[in-house]
This record gives sequence, structure tokens and C-alpha cells, in this order.
Amino acid sequence: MHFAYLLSRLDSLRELKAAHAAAATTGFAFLRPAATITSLLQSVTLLRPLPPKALSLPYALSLFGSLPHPASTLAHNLLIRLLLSAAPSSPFSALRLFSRLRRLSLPPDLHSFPLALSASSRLRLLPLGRALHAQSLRFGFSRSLFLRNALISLYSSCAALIDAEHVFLEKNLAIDVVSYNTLIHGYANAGDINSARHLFDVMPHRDQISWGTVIAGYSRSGRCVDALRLFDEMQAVGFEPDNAALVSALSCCAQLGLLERGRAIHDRIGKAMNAHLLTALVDMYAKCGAINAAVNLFDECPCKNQFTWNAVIVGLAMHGHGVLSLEYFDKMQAAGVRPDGVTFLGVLVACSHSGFVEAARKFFGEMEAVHAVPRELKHYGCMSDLLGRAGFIGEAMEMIEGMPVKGDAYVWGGVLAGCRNHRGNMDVAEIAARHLLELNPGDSGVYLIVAGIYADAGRWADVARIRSSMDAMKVKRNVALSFVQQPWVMALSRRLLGAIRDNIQLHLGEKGRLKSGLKLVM
DNA sequence: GTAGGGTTAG
Repeated sequence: MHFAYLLSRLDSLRELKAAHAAAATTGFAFLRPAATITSLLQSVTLLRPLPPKALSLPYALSLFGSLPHPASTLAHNLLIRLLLSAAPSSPFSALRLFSRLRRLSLPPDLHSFPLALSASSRLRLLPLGRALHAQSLRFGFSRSLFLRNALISLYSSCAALIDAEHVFLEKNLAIDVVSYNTLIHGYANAGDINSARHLFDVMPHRDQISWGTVIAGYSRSGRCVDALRLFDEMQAVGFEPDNAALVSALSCCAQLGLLERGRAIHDRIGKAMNAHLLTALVDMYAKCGAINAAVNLFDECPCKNQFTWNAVIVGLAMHGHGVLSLEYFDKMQAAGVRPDGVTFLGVLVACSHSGFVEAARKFFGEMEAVHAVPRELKHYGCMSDLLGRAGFIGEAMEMIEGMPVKGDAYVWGGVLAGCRNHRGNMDVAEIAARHLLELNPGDSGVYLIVAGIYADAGRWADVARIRSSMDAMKVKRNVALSFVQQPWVMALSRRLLGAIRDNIQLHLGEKGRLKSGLKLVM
């Protein structure tokens, strides 16, 4: 008991190991070896801040391994908890350890099931989660609030809202603020932001996490104005926004192009940076047109991870800085950070915007073969766009024929745009148009491009035919626009809106550069 | 022991 107390006062792995050595040399550890080792294991899991997995896990595993076989339920729980909480988290290993516990017929306790459910929840393993649910009932834990919240979390993460509600509402059983927050997240996660907001409105006590959960829900469903309104409201009622709320608010600034608002949030973050915040800031600056601010901030902050690298690579790519984007891709690998599907999307966009066809073919070939990153539809779409732009229509069609899945609007849009810009084969253009209209029947853009291709070929009868079929089908022209908030743009907006009505395509840029200006495309 | 956050083409 006293040894455990001593350990609880230590706050680093080094001190724990020193205490371990002292206990061993004084012979204390030989008196009650299992208890001593378990205390040490517990202390590792309680360290704050928790050391990274690479440091804490080997020591924890050696402690676990030195326990008399088959160790205890408590020791299993502690190691599972460490596997789930140390970065990066290892939910698979956690589940393996839980199954070892069961295999060795050690009795799972009130802590074991919430841990195993948390692992299943992170891995979205709904069937396994259901099996654990059933087992936990057989062990008589149905009234445990922790267990029930873990179940709500499982079902919420897996978008099994009926089950989540069922656990939440069950006969006379207690729920708390965690139950509410978890179900709010479940609704938002399933895209039902209105139910999330309703539950938030009716819950008896809200905490910081309740606010952050709804704000994130709004942000992720594109309701950024509502998100920022709630962000202000949370502060008005006395809650300081924590990192999660700040990240969501920044994401909304990025989506809305609110550069000044984003800057103000950056100011209040100051030096308290972490990878989540840095990613959101880099993305916000990039999306608001301030790519230099994005890159400078990225360069000067050390706390980057895969997400942050992706944000800067994609940001540079979208701004047309293909060469620089690819340089950052090299730097990412040199820094030992693994690229993923988003990285390769950025890389392919960089190639596409800079016309690097050969490089794109190389990256597209290597992403699976060398980097073990699976090709997804979005990568094919990007390749189609790139090949179409460069006039390699036949190659794009071959790629599409070899795809394991059906093409989407990006894939066929790339082909059609390629045909338009390179006087492509009319049959191919018609095939692409047919696929596009199948995907989106009222798409006026498709009709207009096809009409344009016919016009280029002088086939005026076909142009007229398409125009009249558009009229017959009442196809409306759709207007797309993107904007960046800048004072001089605000002054111009009335004129620009007039321009939209006049069907004029505008590309305005500050000092002639499109990237930091405003673009309206019909 | 249970709860919320970041990057994805135009």
C-alpha cells in the first residue's frame, strides 16, 4: 500500500523505473512480487502526460510478462487501458488482450467490458461490440453506468442509433452528462444534426464537451454559421472553448473563408499549439487564400503529424504551387511520416495543376506498390482530370475500364472536360456525358459542354437538339461560386452579383493572382 | 472504466 502511494507521487517513466530498481535491490519486491509489479503497471497508466507508446509500452509489457501466470484481471485491464490511451492507440492489441483474459478464464470485471467496448467502438466493429454487449449482460453488469455509456458510444460510433437510443432510454436506469454527450455525437455522426441539437437543448446539464460536440457536428455537416453562433454562445454563458471547440471553429472559418475570424482564433491560441490546432490553422490560412501564412506557420511549428503534412501539401496543391507541394511531400517522407490516401490526393492535384503528367503516372503507380496506400475513387478521379487536361483521353478511358469500381462524376467529368478542351473523339464525349447524366440527371453543365463540343465540330443541328432537350427537361443552369472574405471584395460584391446574372465568367485576383483573390465560375 | 476536435479534387 505504501509502495503504491510512493509510486503515485512519481511523474515520469524514469522515476518509476528507478523506484522499481530500488524495490528490487532492497528485496521489497520479493515479498509481494505480483502486488509490486501491478502497482508499477498502474503507475505507468496514471502518468500525466502519458509517455508515447514507444516509451511506455515496452516497460509495461515487461512488467506484465514478469507477473506470475496467468496474471490478473486487474493487470489485463491496466495494460488494455494503456494500449488504448498511449499514442498511437492500439485497439486491436487491446482486443487481443481482452480475448486472452477470457481464454484464460479470468473473470472480466466492471472495468474490462467498457475497455473492450471502447476498442470495438474505435475499430467500428459492430458485430463484436454486440457480442460483448451480450456477454456483459450475462455477467450481470447491465446496471453499470460506465458500461452503458460505453455501449452508447459503440452504437453511436457505428451509426446504430436505434441501439444507442435503446441503451440510453432503458426503464429507470441512470444516465449522466456523458450519456447525453455520447448520444449527441451519435446523432451528429449519423448526419442527423437536428436531433443532436435537440438533445443538446433539452439536456439538464451541459459541459464543455457538450458544446464542443454540437459545434463539431454543425461544422462537419457544413452548418458553419450555426457552429460559429454556438461557439460565441458558449463563451457568452461562461464556457471557455477548449481545443476541440477551437479546432471546429477554425474549420468553419476555413469553409466560409473567414480569414479575420480565423486570425483572431489563432491569436488566442498563441503558443498553446498541438497537431490538431496546427492542422486546422494551416488549412484555414490555405483555404482563406493566405497560403504564405499557412506555410510559414507550418514551417515554424514542430508539432506536426500526418494530418498537418496533408493540410500543407493539399493547400499548396490547390493554390497551384505544384513544385512546392511535391517538395513538401519529399520532406514529409524524409521526416518519417507515412503518406496516406489524402496525401496522394494532394500530390496528384499538385501534378494536375502543374501539368506533371509523367510524375503523376509515377505517383499513381507507386502509391499502392511502394507505399501500400490503396487507390480510391478520388485518386482515379484526379488522374482522369489530369489525363483529360493533358489530352490523354484514350489513356483515361483505359484506366476507367480497369477500375475495380464504377466511375463517379469526377472520373467522367475529367474525360468530358478533356474532350471539350482537346477536340476529343465525339463517341467518348457521349459516353462520358451519358455516365454523368446517369449520375446527376439535371446537370446543366454536362449539356452545355456537350453542346460546346458539337459547336466546335460545326454540328449545329446537334447543338440545337441539346438546347431543346434542355428546355423540354427544364434543365436549369446551376451557378457555383466560391469566395474569400477580403475587404476589397466586399466592396465589389454588388458588381459581381450583377455579373453572375449576366452570365459572365469572372476570374479576379489580387495583383493579378487568382490564388489570393476571388473566383466566380458559372 | 465511459464522451467531443483536424487534412480529401472543381
